Amino acid sequence: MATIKDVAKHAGLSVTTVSRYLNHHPYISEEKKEKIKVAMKELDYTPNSAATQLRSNRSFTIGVIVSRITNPYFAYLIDAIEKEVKKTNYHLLIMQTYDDKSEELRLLDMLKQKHIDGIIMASIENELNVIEQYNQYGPIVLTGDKSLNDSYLPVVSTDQEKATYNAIQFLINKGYHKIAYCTGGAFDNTKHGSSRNKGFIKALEDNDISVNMEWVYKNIHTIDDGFNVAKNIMTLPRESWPRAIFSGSDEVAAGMVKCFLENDVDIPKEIAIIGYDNQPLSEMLSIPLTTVSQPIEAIGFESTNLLMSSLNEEKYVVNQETLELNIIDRKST
Amino acid sequence: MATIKDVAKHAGLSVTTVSRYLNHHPYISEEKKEKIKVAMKELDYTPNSAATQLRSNRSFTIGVIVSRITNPYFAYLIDAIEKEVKKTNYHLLIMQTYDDKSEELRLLDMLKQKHIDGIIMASIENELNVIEQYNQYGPIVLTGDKSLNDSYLPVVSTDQEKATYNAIQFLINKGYHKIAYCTGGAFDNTKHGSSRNKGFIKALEDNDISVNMEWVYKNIHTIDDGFNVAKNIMTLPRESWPRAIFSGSDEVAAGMVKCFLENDVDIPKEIAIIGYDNQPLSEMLSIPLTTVSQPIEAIGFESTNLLMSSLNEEKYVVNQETLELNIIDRKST
DNA sequence: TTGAAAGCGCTAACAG
DNA sequence: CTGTTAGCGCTTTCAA
Repeated sequence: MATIKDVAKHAGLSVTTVSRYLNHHPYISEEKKEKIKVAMKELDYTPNSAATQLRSNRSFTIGVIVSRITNPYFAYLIDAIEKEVKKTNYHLLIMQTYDDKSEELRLLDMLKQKHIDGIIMASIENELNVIEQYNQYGPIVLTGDKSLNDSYLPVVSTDQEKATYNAIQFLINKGYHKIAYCTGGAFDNTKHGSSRNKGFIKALEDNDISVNMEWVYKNIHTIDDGFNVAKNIMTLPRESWPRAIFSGSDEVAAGMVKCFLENDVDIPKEIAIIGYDNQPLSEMLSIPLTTVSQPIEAIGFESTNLLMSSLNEEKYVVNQETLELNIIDRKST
Repeated sequence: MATIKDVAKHAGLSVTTVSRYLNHHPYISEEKKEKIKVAMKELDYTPNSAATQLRSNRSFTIGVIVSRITNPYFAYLIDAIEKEVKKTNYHLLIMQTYDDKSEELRLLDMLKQKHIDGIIMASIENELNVIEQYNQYGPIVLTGDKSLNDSYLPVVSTDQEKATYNAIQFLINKGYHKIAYCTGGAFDNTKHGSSRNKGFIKALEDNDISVNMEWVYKNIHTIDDGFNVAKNIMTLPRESWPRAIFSGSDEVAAGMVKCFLENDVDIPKEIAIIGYDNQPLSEMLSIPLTTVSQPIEAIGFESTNLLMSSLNEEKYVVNQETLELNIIDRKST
């Protein structure tokens, strides 16, 4: 492979001048520019990115951490981020944690190794103070619920508590008072992500309904999980069934729809279901899903621009108005 | 940031010894190993990846090129690849072309820049001879249809022609003789990916059925595209309707199912539909989809191992038996 | 407007 | 078993 030295020799110039050309410096005569261009072409020259990185101490790569790419929420978020990144001279490195804390740390280490210049965290496994440690190695943008605002790191946040509150209130307004609840996490306050739990509890309280722990399902993520929750509900005596189910994702909701329909349970007459994320599949189900839509495009846009500004040491103010969550009212409620 | 020099000084040793420790060389006394470990800890040392890359001429990163990550086929393929890559000391760089030829070249250029050591091409936009040019900069593994075997590059291939042939024959066996056909590409022989077209045509020929070009739809990719195809079919006089539709992806099929059901067309009584890919959504639809399943896990496994062997200059024989496509018979046919 | 030369942090002969 | 030293390809003073 040709190096900058070869190009310089071929053009009868110094490496400095060639380097200047590469970096669009001013003060090069048109004549030499032309010579360099020709030499590069003839030698089929491409700069070695490792050398550039080492010398300039920048990789022009940013990382995005997600838990898993097969989750459409993340796939579409990455897509939105990538579209923004493409407008710059940066590359995007996609990193999956598979919900694993130590894997997340391994990825944060890439910041320390100068492998990447900055990170967007679309999912978060470790405690905030652990992640904040890594800020010294490069800018980190957090993405998620409003509760992340506790951190001094820049955040693109949505109000999951309010959205969940609204979703539950929506069910109650429709006359459903016995409401089951599925969460991807635990049902306590220790974790970020408990915001949805708070919204759920608050909405019930405000309507003088007490939480029935028998109807609270934890660590529910997949279609299969949803299927099993539905199966579990059907083992309850009929009078102990909830009248509606809030599920933390459309996949979970889809699994429930499947199970209930297979057992001739009428949705929403016998049991109503509300999903989360407004994934493409949600409107394709036998019973199109009522669901909470997330502003994925906006999250991607804002987080990328926020990170880019940090990288360029500029100020950036997140446009909060674009980050609202809405209920999409379809047939399942 | 601490460098290897700092560590050496701190431990009272030479950089060589520290470098040896880093690279798990033999012949270091336990005593010094311990000293180095301590020094690294105290200085919070992490090797600079750019320097390692520059010196060793390896980035320990491989790239995978897909057209778009939001397509579940690719998302699951990436997932399968990543699971294999994780077992090695390589990173995975995911790259999207958005079906753009020049974007694909930009990504192949990263091989030239030594940004990545090798590439798995899960989607292919450019002509094979163009891609082969890049093989001089690092190993490239092709993924896709058997027709890729024309290339001298290593290939993990499935027999799309046979699978399509089987799918059409399956429809014919069920008594559907008037068959419409949706393809993501054009309906000619110039492109790779025409294999499915060949399978379609051959199956009809073998059953003495002639191709009706009125029922051939080109450049059909998305749910919306599928919806529009169905809408188009419904504008035909009833006697010119096809009795079944082969669609190039489950998303397209899903769009058609949606449109037909909204218009009270009975599936499969009035019109049958077969999808492709066996995506999670295919069994969740109102009418669970008959579809052709692709061996995604196996494709990911084989392509990663094939690339890794090239990288290590070892021989690897693809296990062809795991790469079969099957028809999943559900309710839409 | 141009060039010489000193490294960026690390690895790998080579020499002990 | 350990250390000296010469670069990998590029950018950036500094001097002309």
